[in-house]
Amino acid sequence: MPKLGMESVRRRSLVEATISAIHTRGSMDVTMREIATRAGVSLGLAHHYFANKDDLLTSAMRAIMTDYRTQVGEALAGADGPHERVRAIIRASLAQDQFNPEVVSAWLVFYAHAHRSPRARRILSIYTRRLHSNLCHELRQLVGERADGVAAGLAALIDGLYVREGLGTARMADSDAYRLLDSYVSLQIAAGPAKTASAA
Amino acid sequence: MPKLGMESVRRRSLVEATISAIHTRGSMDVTMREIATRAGVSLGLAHHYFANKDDLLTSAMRAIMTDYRTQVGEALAGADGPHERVRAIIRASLAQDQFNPEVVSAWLVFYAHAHRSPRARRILSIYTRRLHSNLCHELRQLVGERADGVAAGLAALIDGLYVREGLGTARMADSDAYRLLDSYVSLQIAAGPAKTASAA
DNA sequence: GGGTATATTGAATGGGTGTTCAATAAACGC
DNA sequence: GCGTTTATTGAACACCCATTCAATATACCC
Repeated sequence: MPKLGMESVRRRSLVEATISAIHTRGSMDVTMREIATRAGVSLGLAHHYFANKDDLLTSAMRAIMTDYRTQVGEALAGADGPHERVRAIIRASLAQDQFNPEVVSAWLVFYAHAHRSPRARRILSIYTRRLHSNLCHELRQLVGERADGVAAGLAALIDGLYVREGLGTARMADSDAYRLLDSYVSLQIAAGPAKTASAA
Repeated sequence: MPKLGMESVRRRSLVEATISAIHTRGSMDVTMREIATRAGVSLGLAHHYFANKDDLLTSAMRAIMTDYRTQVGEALAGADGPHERVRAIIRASLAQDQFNPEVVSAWLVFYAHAHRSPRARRILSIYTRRLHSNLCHELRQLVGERADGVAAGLAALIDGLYVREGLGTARMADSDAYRLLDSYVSLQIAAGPAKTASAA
């Protein structure tokens, strides 16, 4: 009983199912069959809409990154001044939708997947660059020429907190994570734009 | 032509082959056959010495962590005073043997593997706790009650740098990584032991 | 030197995987 | 109403994986 225009619905629900499957399994071993079942469609249909598993995986990757970007954009919209804008990026990174074991697991999967899939690697590096340039733009007004190093540190700090969140053990409350990141930025600002004793 | 006492030799070489296989493939998909071939033995023999794949994987995990612990121990031996001791831990974490894409890939594999294998999870959490308590012990003398938060931040920062190193894209020089971590600690020390505007 | 333990292999087993394909059924265009 | 397109399925295919097992050959023990 084919209703027309199912393609977009199916694609969306398959992508969601992929993320959800990675979520609850908490690992990279996601099978096409599991995804299809979870999306409520047959295995064949999943392959009808997505040529490869890689195709589906990268689509899910794009979806998560789009979510993140949207969230950053919204947070940025209501933020005035460079320091507040950096804080907005931090807050968006730690928002409930992003900073939970499930989504973080998905990120780790993509990181790992990027090793094999050139497409995934390209997508991921776009994200990395965008985050870095976002941070740099604001930080330059706060710490001058040290912006590059501070941005690298902040990005690494966020990634590290993500890993620890994904690991499940030794998790910390969102508020603690926020304080940690915020204090990092504040300290760097307080240290001034001088290059001595700086990062990178 | 069985020479006796091969067990220890084979075990060692299989563990090395495992790490090396993970290295060059840069991912979690390591097959028993690939490991066996790389170690120069038959697939059957690999299963003769290691009951499970999990067994072999966790052994490799233990090996890498032992390496790391040894390196930290050695660095710690020649360090005087809490600040120097923290620096020693940082240096050990960034030493060539540890901080390269291959070894980092292995770490990521183990992180992922820990999701499924309770044994792996236990081993990993032991490592996490030990690093944290090591750092805390030194940091308490430097930043007082903020030690916990600073240690968490430093550990996350190290993990984040590892992830980025493992990712391959956007890598940074060891010296830059060191400067980044060192400045983090220095800034936290300079900020004093007060709890206001601190981390955690 | 016969028996036992060790070292080692190659082949089989059973299961799970991604992917392909032919077949069916309903909606649409004309 | 008929052909084309879309939606959907279930079965089939070929492959690779971890694991098991029977078989062989060498060293050690007494």
